[in-house]
Amino acid sequence: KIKDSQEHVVVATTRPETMLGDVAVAFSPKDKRYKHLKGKKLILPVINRELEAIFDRLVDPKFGTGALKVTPAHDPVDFQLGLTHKLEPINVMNPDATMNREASVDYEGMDRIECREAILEALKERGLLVKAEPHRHAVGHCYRCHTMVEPRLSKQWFVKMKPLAKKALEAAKKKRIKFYPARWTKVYINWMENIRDWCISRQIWWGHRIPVYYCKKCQGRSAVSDARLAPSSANRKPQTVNPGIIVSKTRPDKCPSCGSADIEQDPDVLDTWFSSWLWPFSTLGWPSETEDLKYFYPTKTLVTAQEIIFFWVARMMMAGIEFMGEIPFSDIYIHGTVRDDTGTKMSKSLGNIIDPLDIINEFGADALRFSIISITAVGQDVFLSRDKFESGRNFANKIWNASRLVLMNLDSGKIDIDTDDSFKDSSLELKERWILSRFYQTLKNVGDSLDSYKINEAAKLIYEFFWHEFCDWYLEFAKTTFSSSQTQACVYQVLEKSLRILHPFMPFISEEIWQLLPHRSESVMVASWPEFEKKLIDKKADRDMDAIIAIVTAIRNIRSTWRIEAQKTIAVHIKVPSDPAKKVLIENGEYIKRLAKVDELIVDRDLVKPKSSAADVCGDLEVFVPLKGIIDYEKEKDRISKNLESLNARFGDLSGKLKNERFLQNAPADVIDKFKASHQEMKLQLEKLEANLDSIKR
RNA sequence: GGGCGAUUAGCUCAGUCGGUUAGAGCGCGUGCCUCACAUGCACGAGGUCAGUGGUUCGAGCCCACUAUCGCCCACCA
Repeated sequence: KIKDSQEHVVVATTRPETMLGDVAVAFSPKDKRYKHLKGKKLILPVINRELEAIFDRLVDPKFGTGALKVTPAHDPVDFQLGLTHKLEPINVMNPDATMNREASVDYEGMDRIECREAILEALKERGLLVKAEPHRHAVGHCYRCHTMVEPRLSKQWFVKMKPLAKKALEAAKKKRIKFYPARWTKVYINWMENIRDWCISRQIWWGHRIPVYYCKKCQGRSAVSDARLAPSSANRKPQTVNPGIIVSKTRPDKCPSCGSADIEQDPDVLDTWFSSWLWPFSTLGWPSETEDLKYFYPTKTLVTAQEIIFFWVARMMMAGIEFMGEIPFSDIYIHGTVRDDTGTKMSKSLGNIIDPLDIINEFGADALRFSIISITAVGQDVFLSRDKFESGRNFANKIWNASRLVLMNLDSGKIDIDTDDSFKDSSLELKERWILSRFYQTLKNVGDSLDSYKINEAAKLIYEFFWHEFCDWYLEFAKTTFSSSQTQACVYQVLEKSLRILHPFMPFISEEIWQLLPHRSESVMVASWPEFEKKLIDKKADRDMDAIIAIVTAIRNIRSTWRIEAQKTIAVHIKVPSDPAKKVLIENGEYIKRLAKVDELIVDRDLVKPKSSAADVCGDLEVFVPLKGIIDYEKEKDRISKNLESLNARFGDLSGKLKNERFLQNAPADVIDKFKASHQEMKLQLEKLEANLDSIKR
């Protein structure tokens, strides 16, 4: 009610009980409806308190009635308004959210929910309730017991953050710290730029007790129990000078101000992060200048979760700069959140976790580790379910069995374990040059991936190399020449080094197998990532082996298409464009024969397609498989036509591109060269395919 | 309210600096218990890269808008 008037102002609230703590009603300065209230007083119903009418830009004239009840002791916005307009807050609640004496004797002792109803009832009785309606809004809840939290004025300890944030902000802006993925940098910067003072006192039992002591004589009894415990003191103005407040590591004997020995420690404990932010150096013996501290501070990489960037990462950065004069780490790897297959975050309290111990029992520890790494892409959440662990288990099994094969055939008399380069001087066969080349390329790529924190990519590279190059091709080739010292040395080296790069991903199985291999006695696996050998990267070997793999695959394809029995051996004729190409195939003929089940292999430059044969084109080679009595000409025609068709379409695209003036002008030279080369290659392939088709028609 | 992510094969997801034909695992089809491995081997099928428009000689990738799903932050009377 407006004082000395019959007019009423209507306010809206979701918490009627806080009306008992109202000290003003606020309006927007732009709101014409309430202009006439400037300088007026209002009367709060039910307890008839006199209220100020204030005008402030914080009030949104379009929200509700445009009139905002102001309760500085029980609402953050209202608290701000209270400071601006110099209003005395009235705290009407006890720490347990029951109403206190300030709420008037009628309501004292009631729970706030009970009081809420009581106030509504009181307003209704007086005919002052305009309406009650359901309203959805967000309220804070306790993280442990989920009780609705009531904002309430109390006295707390704060850390002034602006000065601390300044340098931590600079570190990010000047890129002395880097986030992986980089987008989190923005989140960090945004928070630092809008930093707010940090409330570090907590009213819980467990924690570091705040090292502040109060002289009861100087501060009075309520100094210790303060606003949180004694409502009558809550409305005091904060003191700027505080005689009798002693901050000390140890309990003081007497008050330095008045000499009284009647001293009591603050009952609150520190926010858990207030000790955590010291973690990068307090764990190393700080504030003593220990050897550990000198050696390990600063470190390089922090691995953590996104929700902890503010709580922990930002604060460690500030503490590190403040107390050590230096950032604690330069790289911050933010991993995704682990979710179940419905997308819900996995947590112990929700009970939707997969217990790692169960997975270890069922699939193995290495399977667990490798599988998790494989599905963890930088910056992406991972969706976890039991079946994801199968691939890790299968890979471990593969490693074990491949190693068994090697160990069964390894003759330690034939290998030189003392040097890594027992084969470097001898001229190696293609398959050895190839697998070494592939190994060192993999080693390089795995290293690069790890350096950029792409651990899933690194895992995939190793998996691909070990399974599909080392096992599927090299070991199959090696079965032919296992007794040669060259193969022995190579198999040993590649397996031994593969185990070393596997070790961070699958520590147990790699260690176990490594111990079964012969070694110099002082060798230690864990500490030795293999050295990169650029000399052993052999692009020619890569290309030659690609051709052999393509030939074997083409023959297998033909076998499969024409349903040639798995056991049956066949003849194969290969037409080559040059003598060097012929030489490569002749030298490696045994391997083609073994892997494609071929008994007769003819390789020549001038070779006529045998009658009744299936044909395939592999680059500049032509593969013919005589299939007398088996081949179905119509079917073979379809097969070749289909290949021809897709090749033709691509050839057309490429031709168009190479005729396009603007492409030739704008594209980089190396791209144009590559396009031209493959255009030429395709042309030759097309000619061969067409010739094959013709020979069928005849 | 502010900030951000995702949308690619039946499923779960990779995809580097924009560059020829977009990859993997699982699943699927066919044939194999080949003397390391059936937790395996070989061959194969399967894609309008959410939609629309734009930039570019060239777009899964860059820009704008739209749709759907999701996350983080916040003092929504």
